[in-house]
Amino acid sequence: MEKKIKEDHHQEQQKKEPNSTKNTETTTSSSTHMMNLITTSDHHQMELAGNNMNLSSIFDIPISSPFAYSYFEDHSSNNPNSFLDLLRQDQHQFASSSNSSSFSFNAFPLQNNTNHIFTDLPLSQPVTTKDESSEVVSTTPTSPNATSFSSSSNEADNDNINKEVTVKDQEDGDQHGPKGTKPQLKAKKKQQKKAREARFAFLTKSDIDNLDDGYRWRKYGQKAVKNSPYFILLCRSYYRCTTVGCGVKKRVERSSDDPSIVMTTYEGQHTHPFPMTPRGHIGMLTSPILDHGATTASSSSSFSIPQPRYLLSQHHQPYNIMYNNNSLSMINRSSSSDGSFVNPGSSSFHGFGCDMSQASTSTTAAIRDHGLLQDILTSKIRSDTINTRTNEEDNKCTTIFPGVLFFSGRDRLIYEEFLTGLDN
DNA sequence: CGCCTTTGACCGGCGC
DNA sequence: GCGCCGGTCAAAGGCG
Repeated sequence: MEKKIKEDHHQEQQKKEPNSTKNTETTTSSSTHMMNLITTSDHHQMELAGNNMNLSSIFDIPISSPFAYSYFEDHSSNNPNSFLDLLRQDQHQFASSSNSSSFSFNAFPLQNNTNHIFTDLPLSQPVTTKDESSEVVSTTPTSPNATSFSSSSNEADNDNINKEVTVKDQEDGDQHGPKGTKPQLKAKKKQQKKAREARFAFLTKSDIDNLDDGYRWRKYGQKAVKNSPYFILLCRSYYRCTTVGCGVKKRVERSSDDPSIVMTTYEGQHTHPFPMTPRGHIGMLTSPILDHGATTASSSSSFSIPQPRYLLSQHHQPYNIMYNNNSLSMINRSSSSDGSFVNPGSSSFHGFGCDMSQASTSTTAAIRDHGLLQDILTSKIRSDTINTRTNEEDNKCTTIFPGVLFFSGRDRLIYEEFLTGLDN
């Protein structure tokens, strides 16, 4: 079987040899153009954005750059103090919603196999692959003043779609009158297709394909992906959330250019709170938010990022990320003199494809999904990053944000090679 | 026994 | 119309 696939693959490659492979274009190359590269120093200096700092300055990248995949590089092998190591220490996670207009981080469980689990960075934007381009629901904000890092809601998106189709239907009706049933049918089908849930994807460097994001998934399919320029046979796995009535899907595949990179694509929004099942481990969560009295109140200007939650926090430090009209700010609540914390722009927290406010309100205090940066930043990072500026000369920037890549010097080279490979 | 993965078959969309 | 491909179905089997 495998042999046959390999043969097929080989034949396919021979067929397509003159041209660049199709699938590579649809997946990886798209990610190439959408990735943003941000370096993180080996010392994990995190640039702390001041209240008046805009996103461009925070990330040292043009915010207008579109990016679909986010990616956390592993440094565990030779960089014991890597950002992700620190993340693992605290076992923080972060997550977000796929179709809300808010951005959030959420705590969630980390797999036991910590040697190879790397943090995933949720996206602020759906993936734009060839067959999914129609599903992109928002444009990347060109400035922090733009629609923030959120993607448009599906509702809005669907509204637009519906309008579009309605207009089309009307046109068809004008042209064909009662005879225009076929085009209408087509339009209807197109509408159905377009109305698919927005997708969000991110990259993870891991040798584990199916990262445990706390939700329960059932694999319902697997396909061989024949898109590697190096004749590497890759498989794409399809998962569905096992919760009844929840139609969230997850697609996992490895990058054809760098098999160590896992591309995970989520589609849809969970219709249920974060699972309390053993797999979710959520009961282990502590509730610093409660302790500090911070809330998960909704806000008009918050981020929305879809996705998975990894890295469960065991001892949360109050730390928040906020997005105001003109600035992104990280606030260290613990630095507050009286320990209190005011979050003027606190976001509504949407867990990985699920409105976590449900979970946090409907469940006991023992379960608290903060949806905050604190959930993924360790105290070390936090302390390091407070009032720390990036050493631009060393090219060791240090920011954390959805859709952003983290690299230290060595890893950045690897990453750049990776991108070069994709471009070629 | 229930849940999960595996895997070949099937279907629909799309490009040629 | 045909073939390719992505996505899904569903039967079979494994595992705890």
